[in-house]
Amino acid sequence: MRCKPTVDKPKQKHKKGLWSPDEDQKLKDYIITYGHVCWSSVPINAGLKRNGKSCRLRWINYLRPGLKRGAFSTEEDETILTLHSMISSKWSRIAQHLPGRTDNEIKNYWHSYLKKRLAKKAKSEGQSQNIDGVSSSSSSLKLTWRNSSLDSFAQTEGSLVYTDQDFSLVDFLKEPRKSKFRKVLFAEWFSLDQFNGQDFQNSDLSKNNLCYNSSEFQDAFMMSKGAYENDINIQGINNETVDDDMFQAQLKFEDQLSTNGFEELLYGDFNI
DNA sequence: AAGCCAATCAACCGCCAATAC
DNA sequence: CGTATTGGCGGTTGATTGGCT
Repeated sequence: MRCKPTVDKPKQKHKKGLWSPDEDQKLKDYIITYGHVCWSSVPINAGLKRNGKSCRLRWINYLRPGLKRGAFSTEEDETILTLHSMISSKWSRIAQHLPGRTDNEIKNYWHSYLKKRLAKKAKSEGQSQNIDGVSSSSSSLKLTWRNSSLDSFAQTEGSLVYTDQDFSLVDFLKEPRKSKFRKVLFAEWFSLDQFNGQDFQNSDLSKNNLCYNSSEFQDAFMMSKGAYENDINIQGINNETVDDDMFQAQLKFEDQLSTNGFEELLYGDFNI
């Protein structure tokens, strides 16, 4: 975990509080150019008076391309509610099934809106409970997969069969997934199409000799995809039905990229 | 217009697991 | 094997915003 010896690392007072546009720009520029092999070295090299954790958080929750901004859709609401009923407040796990949303965003949304909505619903169901005698706890586990996010959850989070009688999350909660998928630095922002095409390979972006050129991207993608498939195979799931949907969901961000300023970021920074 | 309150959201804090030394 | 360090996560805080009186 350690990036380099810290014996000579100067102890400096780290800045706290809101990030300025200038700090954002510095962090963005640095990570776009060099990536983030070691977060603790990012602020030093980027000329920021922040700690590595703060930089990481700012990048993940705000600056990272591919993030969705704005209101949650009904389908996203449904996904969060269902996943929360199954795995509770494992926000990072839930976020994996909502491309473009961060765990922090989902967590905030839960506390500010969904929790209250659920409480309201539980209250009204509590009244009807007296009539039909069904407990709210069991009814909350009667799951129906009504969208693709939940389909992928059912497929990728293990070979569990969610039924009223056979609902066990013990292994699931006990053993966090060791998938390498999330370690891929930039692959999650792009579909493979963008890196298969001549356009990218001929672009100034690739000529700039950045640390993530087309082939490296694909290598990283294929490696992590392989790792992911291994995970799935171990758990006895037919990966033919899993990988494509899962990876499409995780990687297809073109529609978001065009609306969140990433194009501007890319083209602006690299003068394409 | 001013004050109050609740909602929202960015960021921090503390803990833990993984890993390097 | 023990210790130090890092990255990641979930809980919490505090500043800001918007609505209401």
